[in-house]
Amino acid sequence: MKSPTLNAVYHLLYDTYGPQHWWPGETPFEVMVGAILTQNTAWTNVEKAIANLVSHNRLDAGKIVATRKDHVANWLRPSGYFNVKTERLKNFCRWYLEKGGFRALSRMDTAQLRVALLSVNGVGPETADDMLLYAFERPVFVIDAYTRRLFVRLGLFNGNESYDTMRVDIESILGPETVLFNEYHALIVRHAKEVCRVRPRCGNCVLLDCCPAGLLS
DNA sequence: ACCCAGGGTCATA
DNA sequence: TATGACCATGGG
Repeated sequence: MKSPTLNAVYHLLYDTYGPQHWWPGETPFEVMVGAILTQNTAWTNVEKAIANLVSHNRLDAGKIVATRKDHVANWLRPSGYFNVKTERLKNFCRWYLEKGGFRALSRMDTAQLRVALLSVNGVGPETADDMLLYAFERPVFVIDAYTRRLFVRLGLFNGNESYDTMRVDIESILGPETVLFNEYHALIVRHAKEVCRVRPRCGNCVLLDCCPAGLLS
């Protein structure tokens, strides 16, 4: 690992932005639904879809499984890819019920649970890890597009590493700290949304490298 | 009008 | 294994 270290980056982000209070969602199930709906999608759009589910009293695995596809698709419409996401959400809910729900799943160890989540069509590595970290509170480091971009720009990775290579490397360096992983990922996302005040969208800012307020993209 | 957004699957070489 | 097509809405 080159400088700055993972810990230094974390503290810089935390000192700049403070605690982020993630994941946005009232229950573990809502967190998991959000993880699927936010695939390659802005969170503001996901909020609308979840609000639709709530307003129709359908934020429930059994109800989602029992509801006609075209109805679910209409509620998911604002989150984009609504036909794909309807299939994925129904797949996930069917699996979730088969496995006995959250309490039953919570009894699995992290490695088993990760494999089980990945067996659901529509749940890939990042979605599974969002669920593991933010719904099941397991010490799993989420690698999303922002994380990869930031760590590559910082020189910590080449950019050709696999998802799991990056995840395991970072996990072994930081140690199995759920609360730290939670805040770190949230801070990376928060930071990515900040606009560079010097040259917006320049794409070259890395932490304090370019922007006076410590904002980089 | 264009670009991007808290990815994943499937078909093809 | 490694690309590419595809999915689709909403905000800047």
